[in-house]
Amino acid sequence: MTASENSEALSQRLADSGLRSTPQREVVYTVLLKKRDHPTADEVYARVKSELPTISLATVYNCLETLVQCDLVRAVNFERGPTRYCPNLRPHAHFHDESTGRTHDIDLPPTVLTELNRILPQGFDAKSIEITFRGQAKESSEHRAAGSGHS
Amino acid sequence: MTASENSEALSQRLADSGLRSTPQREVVYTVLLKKRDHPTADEVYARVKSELPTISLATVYNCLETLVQCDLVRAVNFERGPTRYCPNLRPHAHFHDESTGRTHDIDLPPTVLTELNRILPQGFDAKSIEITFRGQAKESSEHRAAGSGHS
DNA sequence: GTGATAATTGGAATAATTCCAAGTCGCAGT
DNA sequence: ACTGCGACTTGGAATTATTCCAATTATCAC
Ligand SMILES: [Mn+2]
Ligand SMILES: [Mn+2]
Ligand SMILES: [Zn+2]
Ligand SMILES: [Zn+2]
Repeated sequence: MTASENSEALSQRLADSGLRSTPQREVVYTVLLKKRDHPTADEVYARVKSELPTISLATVYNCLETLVQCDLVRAVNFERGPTRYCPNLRPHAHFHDESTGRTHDIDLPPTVLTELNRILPQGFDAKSIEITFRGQAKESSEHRAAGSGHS
Repeated sequence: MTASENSEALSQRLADSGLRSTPQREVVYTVLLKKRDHPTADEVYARVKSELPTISLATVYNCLETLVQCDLVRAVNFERGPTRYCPNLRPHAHFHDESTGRTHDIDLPPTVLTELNRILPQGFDAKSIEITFRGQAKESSEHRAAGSGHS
């Protein structure tokens, strides 16, 4: 998927929600797509500034919030750490590597999701399920994680 | 399990970690056991004050942290909301009811945990798994959740 | 172009938690 | 019982991530 195709998809999603496409929103989204390492708002801010030196942190927060509302990006939280942002739209869990601090995407087979819904007692209706692993990942796993796949 | 048995268990765990049993720690733990509704630190503070009017919020935070370290209590986070505390030691997921704001414990069958570990690629070693459902629960489910069971 | 509306901006405010330095308590050894 | 020492508690200051706000600036429809 080319850059202009992503840009197109963004404009479309924004328009669908009655929102405008702006340079700030474009660049924030582009930055998330370029390096999918679950950056924090601060990290996004730093990356975006090299392209839009006058953008404010408040705007980065606004843009990220907008992208989450449009379902183009997921907000991810570990404990009380700063919120991280993930443009991977496939159903996936997160593996938080305690030694490196890195976050890896773990694809979720549909069977797992249906099995999880089965453990809910009568009357519980889940709209979303979030799964977080915490532990260590071997070096070699750098390239084995599902993270960089393009849906 | 009687109150004094819980108190005994607490002293034991604390001693195991080279820590002392104090009135503050006792009452914080008792409060968590008495009403298992996943209270925040502030809520614990309010409940403890009726018994120990001079306790400080800092001490409540300290005690909660200690109980978590001793594995008598789990810290639970939803998004960026305040940390909640749960004395249920069985393996369980959390169901966050968006309309009531209430949190329900959902028992996790061991089979689900082993299946979840199976989806991890080579080289990923998970020390813990956290599962959070978000949605709505029917009134009737008030009494069907696993929450009040005693292990 | 002009006006209405949406978006951005810098800085102040907020909320939860942690930090810190001072006081207090509990206990081991005398 | 007394003393000393480390553990614990306390109030308030500091921290951190995020949100709020009021003022500007940009965008779109007409
Ligand atoms: Mn992290
Ligand atoms: Mn909640
Ligand atoms: Zn992700
Ligand atoms: Zn629980």
